[in-house]
This record gives sequence, C-alpha cells and structure tokens, in this order.
Amino acid sequence: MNVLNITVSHKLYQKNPEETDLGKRILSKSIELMEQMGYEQLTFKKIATAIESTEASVYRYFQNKHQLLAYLINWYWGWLEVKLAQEFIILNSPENKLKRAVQLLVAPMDQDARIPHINEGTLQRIVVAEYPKIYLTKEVDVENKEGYFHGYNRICDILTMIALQINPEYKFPHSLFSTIISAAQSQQFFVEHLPRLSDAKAGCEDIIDFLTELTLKTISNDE
Amino acid sequence: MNVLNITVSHKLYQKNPEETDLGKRILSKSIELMEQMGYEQLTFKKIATAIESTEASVYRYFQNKHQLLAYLINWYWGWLEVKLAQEFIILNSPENKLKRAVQLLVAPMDQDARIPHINEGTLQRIVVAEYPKIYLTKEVDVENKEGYFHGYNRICDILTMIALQINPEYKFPHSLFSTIISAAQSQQFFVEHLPRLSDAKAGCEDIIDFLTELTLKTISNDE
DNA sequence: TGCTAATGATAGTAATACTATTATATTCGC
DNA sequence: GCGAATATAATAGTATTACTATCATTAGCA
Repeated sequence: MNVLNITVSHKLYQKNPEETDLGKRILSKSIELMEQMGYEQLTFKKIATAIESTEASVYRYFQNKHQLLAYLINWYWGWLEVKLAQEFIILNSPENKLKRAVQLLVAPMDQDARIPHINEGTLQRIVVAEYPKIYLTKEVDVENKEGYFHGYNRICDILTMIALQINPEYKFPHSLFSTIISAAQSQQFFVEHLPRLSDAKAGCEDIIDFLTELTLKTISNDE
Repeated sequence: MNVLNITVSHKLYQKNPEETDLGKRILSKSIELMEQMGYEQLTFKKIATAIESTEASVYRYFQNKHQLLAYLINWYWGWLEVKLAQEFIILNSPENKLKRAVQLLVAPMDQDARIPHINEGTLQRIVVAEYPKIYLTKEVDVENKEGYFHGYNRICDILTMIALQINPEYKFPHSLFSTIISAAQSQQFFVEHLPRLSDAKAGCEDIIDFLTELTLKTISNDE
C-alpha cells in the first residue's frame, strides 16, 4: 500500500498541517465539525477545544477560518484530480471519461484508508455546502493570485481538453465545465434542501443523468 | 407613469421598508454599501451611520444582515419576474422567450425611474456576488419554509413551463434552469475575477451565447 | 390637548477573531 | 546527557460585531 500525498499550495496554510500530528488532528476535526455545524458557526476555539489544544495553536497552522476552508477545498480538488487520473487509465473514449468524471463529482466518496485523517466523504459534503464561499469575497482577486482556486481551475482544464477531443470546434468548454462542476454541487444541495429547484430524486443517479446528457448534448456538433 | 410595487414576503422583514422614508433610505444605502464593501464587511452600524440614523432603527426593519440580503435578493427576483412578463407580451415562440430570459439575466439592468430608492443595476451586481450566501447556511430548511427562496423558485418554474412547450418529454427542466440561472450569475463573476473558468470575453454577449446554446441544445429532442 | 407610532440617543453584553506573552515539553545535533 | 531550537500550552487582552434594552424626543392626528 503506497503512501499518497495531496499537495496543497503553501499559500493555503501558515504551517503545513500534513507534517505534524497536531496538524492532522486539526484537519480531521475541522472536517468533522464544519460538516456538523457549518462554516459560519465553526470557530478556531471550537476546533481547539475539540482536539484538546488551544486557539493559538490552531492559528499557527491557518491564518483564519477562510484559509482553512480554502485549504480543505483545494485538498478535495487535488484528490479528485488523482481519482480522475486513476480512472482514466482504463477508459479510452473521451465520452466515457466525461461520464465517469460526472459520476465522481456526484457519487459519494469512499474513505481512503491510506489517509486516515481526511474523511473524503465528509469533505465532499463540505464542498457541496460551502464551496462558493471561498471565491465570493472581496479578496477574490488577491487570493486568486495566491492559488486559492488552483485545484478547481485544473479540474476545469482537464475536462476541457477531453471535451475538445470530442468537438474541437466547441467554443465554451471552460464555461461549460465550470457550470457542470458547480451544478454537480448545487444540484446535490437542492435535492436535499430546495427540491423545487431540481427534478432529481434522492440518490445521485438522476443528477448524473442530467449532467451527463447536458454535457454531451452541448458539446456535440450535430444539428 | 404608473407606480409599480414589488411585493416581498413579510417573513423577509421586521417592518416593511417600502412603507416609510427611513425604510427606503435603508434599502437604498444598503444596496450601495453592499456592492462597495461586500456582504461580509457590511454592518448595520455602517448603514446607520451612512444614512445618519442609528443601529437600533435599522434593526427595527430587519432582524439581521442575512434577512436584509434575503430581502434584496427576493426583490430582485420579483423584479425580474415583472420584466419577464413585460417582455413576453410581444414574444410568441417559446425559443424566443427563453433567449430573452437569458439576456435579461445577464445584461446589465437599467435603473427604473419609478423606483428611485432601488438601483436595479447595482442590485444585480449584488446578486452576482452574493446570491448563494442566502441558501448555503444551516438554516436553509427553516428559511425555505418562510419563503426566503420563493422568488428564485418562481423564475425557475416559469422557465420550466416554457421549456416544456418546446419539449414536453424533457426530464430535468427544473434542474436545467436552476443551473442556467446560477451559471448566469457565476459566469459574470468568473469573467471578471476568475477568467480561467470561462471562455467569455468581457461584456455579456459571450455569456448569453453560451447559455442560450446550452439551453436550447439540452432541451431539444432530436438525436 | 393628549395619544400613538416612529425614530433617536445611549448603554450594555456576549461572542468572535484575532494578537501577545510566557511557560513547558520535546526533539535533535553533538 | 547537554544545550539549543522548536512546538505547543496556558493565559490574557483587545477591537469589533451582533445584537438587546431603555428612555427621550418628535410628528401626526383625533
């Protein structure tokens, strides 16, 4: 069983949490608490208390809650990129790759035993519930330069390249995949909380069908 | 010139701001300040100071900043619904109606002289920059019951009905339009702040083309 | 004139988001 | 095994935020 390391830009932490035991406990408990109580209610004080450490110690790893969220979300996109690469080894047609990408975006993630301090399934639910909060701020331009959105950009680029294999003429692949990825998150949220905004039943099948059809029809060049 | 009133559910305010002069000044200045400094940085104290009133007075109209944002955003959707209805009077084909709806979502809004205390163009930019914040909270289920998302649901339902005239077999119209509407917002944001997530150039034409094509191709039943 | 409703003025509180300082424990080179 | 460096804990403190409460003033109107 080989060790796997998802690398996150050093702009996204003060001190690398993957390098110490305390750092890993911060990550692990942050994920658990953020999913339970949501980003707004979470505080560094609560994380510190839960891992029996202190607020000041948590601040040594992350400048603030926003950076912590950005770290976790970038970790998620890095992880998704690894998963995509693994899956694409045995997939040959670009259509099948896009289909599989949609499935990975929407289907619940299994926990990877090699990385016990990150619960990928919980992290995925955090991404669904909190993702836009990392870019919908007045600091977006500065943070963009610091790589806060790098993971998302990369996924979007990868899917764009695949789509262009199907139809090199398609004019809006980046727009399409930023839309698809964000719809993958929001449709999951809507099914659970705002069902009038979705036609999907509980479970991920309908969302996958919706997004797959949307993607393939849009990039097709017939008609 | 007849007077026009956008009605917002009374769950979205403590005391109706449209009924008093102070209320209108709160709305007007909130819109201006929120666009300038963003939702996070805005406080009731700042609004109060800017209109030369007091924090307590602002609290008499809105329970908190979140309710104020929900009010403004619902006002926007109510306004958009009025605009759609006006435009549809002279449009006959469902295709043209959908095209026009996309344009209204993306093109900058003009100020309506009949409603001097609401700057619709500024409000539209607030919606682009802040919209998901009203539902991405732990209170979403309670607030959904109170009608916090009513305006959005209605727009989505209207576009769904039109799409079903084009293709009554299409299975995911609500999902499609919640996706299109939210993409209309996020693509505007991406063009300005995260250009790697979009192929559109500045200005709204590319976004309109992208969304229109996406919509019409997806609901078409050929192939 | 007096009643009511709206607003203003002022104060106060608990929680949050940090920053700073000092003490203690652990690790690492030597 | 020693000293130096580093990580963490313990504690305190500050400015701001997000409210709540109270009381005074003003304007309208019956």
